[in-house]
Amino acid sequence: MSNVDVNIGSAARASGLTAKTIRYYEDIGLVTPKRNDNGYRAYTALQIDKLKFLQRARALGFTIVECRQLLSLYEDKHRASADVKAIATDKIEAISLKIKELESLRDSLAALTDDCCGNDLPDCPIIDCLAGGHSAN
Amino acid sequence: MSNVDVNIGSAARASGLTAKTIRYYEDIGLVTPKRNDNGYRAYTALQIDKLKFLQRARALGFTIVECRQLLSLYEDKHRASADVKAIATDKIEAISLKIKELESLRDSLAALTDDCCGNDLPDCPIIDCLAGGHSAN
DNA sequence: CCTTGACCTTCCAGTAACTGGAGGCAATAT
DNA sequence: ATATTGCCTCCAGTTACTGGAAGGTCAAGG
Repeated sequence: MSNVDVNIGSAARASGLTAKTIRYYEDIGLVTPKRNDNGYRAYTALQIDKLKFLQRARALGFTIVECRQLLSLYEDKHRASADVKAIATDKIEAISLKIKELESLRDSLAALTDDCCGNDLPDCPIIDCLAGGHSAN
Repeated sequence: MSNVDVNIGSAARASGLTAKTIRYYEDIGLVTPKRNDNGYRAYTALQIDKLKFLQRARALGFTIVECRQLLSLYEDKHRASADVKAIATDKIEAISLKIKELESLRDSLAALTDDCCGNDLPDCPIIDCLAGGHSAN
């Protein structure tokens, strides 16, 4: 039964997470392994799957809170796919909003750098803009 | 001379920052006002300008470290505009990279939600994908 | 048997940039 | 005189880890 359990190092290699991160996930109650007599963590195959699941979800930009929701849906045989889809759709909207903000930021900065000749003279429209249009000193 | 100095509340209103944030900026050595006899912070007009400068630079997505650099360039009469432009250009590249990452994330999620019919059945391609292609339970 | 090196443990601190709140003076308005 | 702001400091929390110190454990080689 438990002869397939693995140490945290193997769990890390199998999941693509670091041992540090896996311990952190235990701290916050995401995946809690049992312990061997020597105190070492022992991860079951199912727990490794959960760690992989978390690795993928985090890589997709889900927060820990969202991962917790997704993980409980993952474990729920009676989940409705609509519940999962709702989380993902919300995430897509949040990401799109963030992209728009960053694009706006980038455009503002690009407009400034376009105006700045970037030579060794102190006159700089970027600084002038940040200073609100009036001289720095 | 000092009759134009203002309290932190006025400084906050003038700069668009909160009093909390202004105190924080003092903690990290960005803008250090002198104190009145009662211990209240007293900001000069020049310091208000610096706070406004910081507000604008932060709104443009510069980090505190970058703001520190920009502020020292702001105060340097002999700065080369090329130095300022270099910081801004680096920032544009970093923002563009972040945008690309987010777009890639969003596309991955969108592909998943497109495949998910979002009904009250437990079959969910999003979960399946996060689980690495094999069933959850 | 002993040592070496890899692996594991816990705990503490730090990251970025604030934000919220408690407890307590100071200034102002009624 | 009192009530209401406004200001002060200090502590803790946020996100999701990461680094490091100090020390126990395990397997292999000499």
